[in-house]
Amino acid sequence: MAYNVDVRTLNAVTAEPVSRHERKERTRRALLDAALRLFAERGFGGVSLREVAKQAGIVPTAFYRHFASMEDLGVALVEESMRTLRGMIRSARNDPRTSAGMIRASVRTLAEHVRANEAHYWFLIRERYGGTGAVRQAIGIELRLFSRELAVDLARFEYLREWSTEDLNMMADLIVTAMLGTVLDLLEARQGDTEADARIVRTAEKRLRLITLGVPGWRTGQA
Amino acid sequence: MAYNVDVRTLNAVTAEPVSRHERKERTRRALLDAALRLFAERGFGGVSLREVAKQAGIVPTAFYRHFASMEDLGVALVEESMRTLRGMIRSARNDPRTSAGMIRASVRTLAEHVRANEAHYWFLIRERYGGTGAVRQAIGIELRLFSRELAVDLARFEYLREWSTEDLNMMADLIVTAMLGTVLDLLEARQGDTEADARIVRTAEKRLRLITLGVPGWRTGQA
DNA sequence: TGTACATCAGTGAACGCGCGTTCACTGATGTAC
DNA sequence: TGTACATCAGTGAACGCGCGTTCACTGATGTAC
Repeated sequence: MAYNVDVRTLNAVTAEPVSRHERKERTRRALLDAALRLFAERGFGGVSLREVAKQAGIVPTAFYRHFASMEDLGVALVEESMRTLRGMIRSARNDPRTSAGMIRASVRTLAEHVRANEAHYWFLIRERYGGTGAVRQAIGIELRLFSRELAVDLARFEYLREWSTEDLNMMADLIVTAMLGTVLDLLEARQGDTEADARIVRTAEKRLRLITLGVPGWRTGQA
Repeated sequence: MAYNVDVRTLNAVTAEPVSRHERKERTRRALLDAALRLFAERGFGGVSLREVAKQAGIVPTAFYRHFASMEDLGVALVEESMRTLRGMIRSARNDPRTSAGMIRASVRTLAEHVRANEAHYWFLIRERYGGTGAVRQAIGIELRLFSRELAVDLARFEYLREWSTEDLNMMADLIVTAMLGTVLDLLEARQGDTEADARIVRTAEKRLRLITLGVPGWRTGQA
C-alpha cells in the first residue's frame, strides 16, 4: 500500500512539540486527504466513515471530533475543490494574450492544473453528476456561480460587449461544460501518457476555437 | 409507497396461464424496472441487491436466477438505456428540415424523449461520471460509439463535407457533451415545471446554434 | 390421454462481515491561581 | 515557578443492522413415453 502515511506517523516524525489546536488541524487535514484519495478510487458513496478514519490513522469514533458526518466532510471538500478550480481560472486569467494564444494558454493551464490536483477534479466531476444529497447540490450551486463569473470575464471581450446577460451565461455554461468534458478525458487517460494528453489538449483547443468562431455571427437578443 | 407493483401482483392479476419462460422474463423485467427506479434516487452504488429483489417482489437469493451480480444487471441496463438514446437520435434524424428548424426539432425531440425516459437518462448521466467498474466503462464505450455515429451524420451536411474525420469527431463530441449537459438540466428541473423546461430548451438551442455558427469559418486540417 | 420423471424459478434459514453510532474512559495539553 | 483542575482529541468495547452469498428445499411447469 503506497498510502500508509497517516496522522500518527506525521506527528511522530515531527521533532518540535505542537499545540493541541495544531494537532487537531493536522488530523482534520489527514481525514480530508484520506477521503480524497479513497473517493478518487470509489467515489463518495462507495467509501465508509470507518475507512476514512483508518486511512487517516485514527479510530472511527474520533472522526466525530472533526465532522458531524461523512456528508459534512464532503461539503468541506466541495469548498476546497472549488477553491482549486477558481485558482485555475485565476492562473489562466493572469495570462493576457491575443484570442488565439489565449485559448492555447488557457487549455494548457487547465491540463497542468488537472494533473497537479487530480483528486480534487475527480471529486468534483464524480459528485457533480453521480452524487446525491448535500454534496451534489453544493457542487451544482458552486459551478453555477463559477459559470457566472466566467460570463463576467467574457463580457470584457470586444465582440461580446453587446451580448445580453442571458447569452453570455449560455456561452459561459457551454465553455464550462466543454471544459469539464476535457477534465474527464484527462482524468481517464492513463497518467503519464503524454501522447494521449497532447491529443486531448488539441481537441479541447479545437472545441473552444469552434465555439469562439461562432461569436462574430451571433445576433444577441434574437429568439 | 407509490412503487409497490411487483412481479407477484403482476402475475396475480393476469388471468390466463403463462409459460415458465414467460414468467421468468417478467421477473427479469421487474428486476430491471425496480433497479432503474432505485438508481434514479440513489445511484447504482447506493442500491443493494436485496433492495432490488425486494422491490421486484422476489427473495434476495432468487436474484441469482437472472443476473450473476448487480454489476451484471448494471451492464444490461447500460445496453437498454443506450437503445433508448439511439431511439432518440433516430427520431431526430427522421425529421428532415432546414438547419435552423433542425436544431429546434432536435432539441424538442430530445426534451420529450428525456421526459418519457427519465430513469434511463438518469442512469446514463449518473454512471457515466459517477460510477465505477464495468458499468462506467460500458457507458464510456457506448457513448464514444454514439458520438462516432453522429460524426457520420454530420459529414452529410454541405459545410462539413470536406472536414477531416478528426474535426468531425471533435464537433460530434462537443455536441454530445452539450446535449448531456442539457439532459442533466432537464432531469434536475422539477418535473412539470414547464417554464423551466422552456428555458432549458431555449438555452440548448442557443448552444447548438453558437456551435454551428462557427462552422463556415472553420478551416479543417489547420493545427 | 395419462403417468412418471426432469427441470428450475423461487423459498427461507443461516453465515460471517463491515457498517454508523453510543458510551464511559484516558491521558496529554491548557489554564487559573 | 508550581500546583490543582478543566478541557478535549483520541480510545476501545459494544450495539443492532443490512449486506452478499451458501445451501438444501419446494412445488409448479415441462417433457418423454
